Amino acid sequence: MASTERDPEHRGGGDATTPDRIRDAAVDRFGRDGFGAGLRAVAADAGVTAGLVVHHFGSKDGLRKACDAHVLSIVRTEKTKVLTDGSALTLLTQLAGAERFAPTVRYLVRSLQAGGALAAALVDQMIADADAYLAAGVAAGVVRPSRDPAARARYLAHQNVGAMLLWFGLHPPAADHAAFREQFRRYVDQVTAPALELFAQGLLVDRSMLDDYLMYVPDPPTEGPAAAAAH
Amino acid sequence: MASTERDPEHRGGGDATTPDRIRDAAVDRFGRDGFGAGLRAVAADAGVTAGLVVHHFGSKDGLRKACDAHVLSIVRTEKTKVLTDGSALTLLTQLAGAERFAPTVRYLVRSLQAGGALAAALVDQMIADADAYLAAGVAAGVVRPSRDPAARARYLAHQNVGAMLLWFGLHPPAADHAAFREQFRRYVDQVTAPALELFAQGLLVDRSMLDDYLMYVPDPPTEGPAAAAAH
DNA sequence: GCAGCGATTGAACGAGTGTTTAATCTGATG
DNA sequence: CATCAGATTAAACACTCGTTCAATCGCTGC
Repeated sequence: MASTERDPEHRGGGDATTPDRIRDAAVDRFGRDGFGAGLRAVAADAGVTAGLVVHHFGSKDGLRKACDAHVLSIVRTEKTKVLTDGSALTLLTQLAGAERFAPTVRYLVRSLQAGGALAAALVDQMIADADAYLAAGVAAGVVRPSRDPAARARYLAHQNVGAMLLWFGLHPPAADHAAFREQFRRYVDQVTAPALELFAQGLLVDRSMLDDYLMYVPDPPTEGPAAAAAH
Repeated sequence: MASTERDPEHRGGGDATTPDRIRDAAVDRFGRDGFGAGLRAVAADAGVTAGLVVHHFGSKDGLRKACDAHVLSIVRTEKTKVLTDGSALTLLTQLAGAERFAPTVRYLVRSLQAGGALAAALVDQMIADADAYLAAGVAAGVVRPSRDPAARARYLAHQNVGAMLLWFGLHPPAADHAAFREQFRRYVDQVTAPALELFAQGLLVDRSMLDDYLMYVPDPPTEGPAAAAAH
């Protein structure tokens, strides 16, 4: 109220429509305080009242679905723009580096933490991206082939995303975007070296543990070319 | 109310005192529904009223602290009893296999997901355990030495715990203990083979990526014997 | 100018929360 | 038996939540 944003035409960057302003405020607020944040807080951030929020979005759940759709479209759009390795996790890292995408990434982290449809969609996409990226690496001769490529892609995606969620749960950043971006960068810094070391040299000196386990659980994962329908 | 547990002396397994019964009910309810569960729900599970809960524990936060202390003492007690590799994560897997510890493990998962003091303590303990276990493996010649053993232990603990949290967020089990234990077992089954494969053979065919990164970030992690005070 | 219509507000509602309080029940102690 | 302390309950309180509703504001078309 005290800042210079009363005139909707002269705001710093936006003649955004009111529903868009509410949605952006909701992404920001939900990302910072979690989905337990109240409608009145979101409304206050957008400079409106709680009644107007449900007038435009029907209910709190409708607002959240609009947020989900919006951030998912951002992810999909930016993925085609930015050339990365195709991994959605790498994309997240890229996005978190850009100032204006900090609320989006924060909302994504919150959403992955809470579970739900958006989280499942994101994780599925990350798994598919990792699978394709690893397969390309195998074809190029830089990644070792796996006994079960799908399981490996799933494993790596779950580990990467999950560790990030745990990290943010243990070290919650302050409310401002800069603190979140710094925390994200700190996490990447801390994780990169051990991850690369593990990827480069493994952990065990021989395969005896793996072979013992594979003997104990002898099922091959149906890696034949025509047996992929067993699901 | 309708079951045969009115007489506090003839219950199946317990002349437990009333605060203990309330605490156990809280562990169960918080583990299943999260810490947003209401005091009245906990009280109903214990067969008492909400007022009595705050009479014994002061407040909801006091109740939660009592739950934290209780499950932490269980973890510490069982760790000395069960001989595992010392990893708290392995202990979790063992505990989740025992019927009567299912609520405890479920509460631990919830607590790790929510963050807070108990989560930090658990993760710190897991990191310390992993560090010791890996060091012993290195000394025994079965684990490859690391450029930064502390960072590797932290990395592995975060990845393991985080992936488990993400898994339970994406595939929430039903309310009963059996469903939770089955979900836990399913996760372990799915994760073991790819993890062992990665540990045994790594992911990359050569060390060029790692060496490139280490050249780009040339700081050695102060692995000298007397330079550990830089924190 | 004026009817109409969506945007917007402020107040209210009902259900939920954690907590407080007065009253009752229970059992041991004098 | 009388008394006292703790356990226990039911009701009330103050608060927040999402949602609803009637009223007002501001603009557009006739």
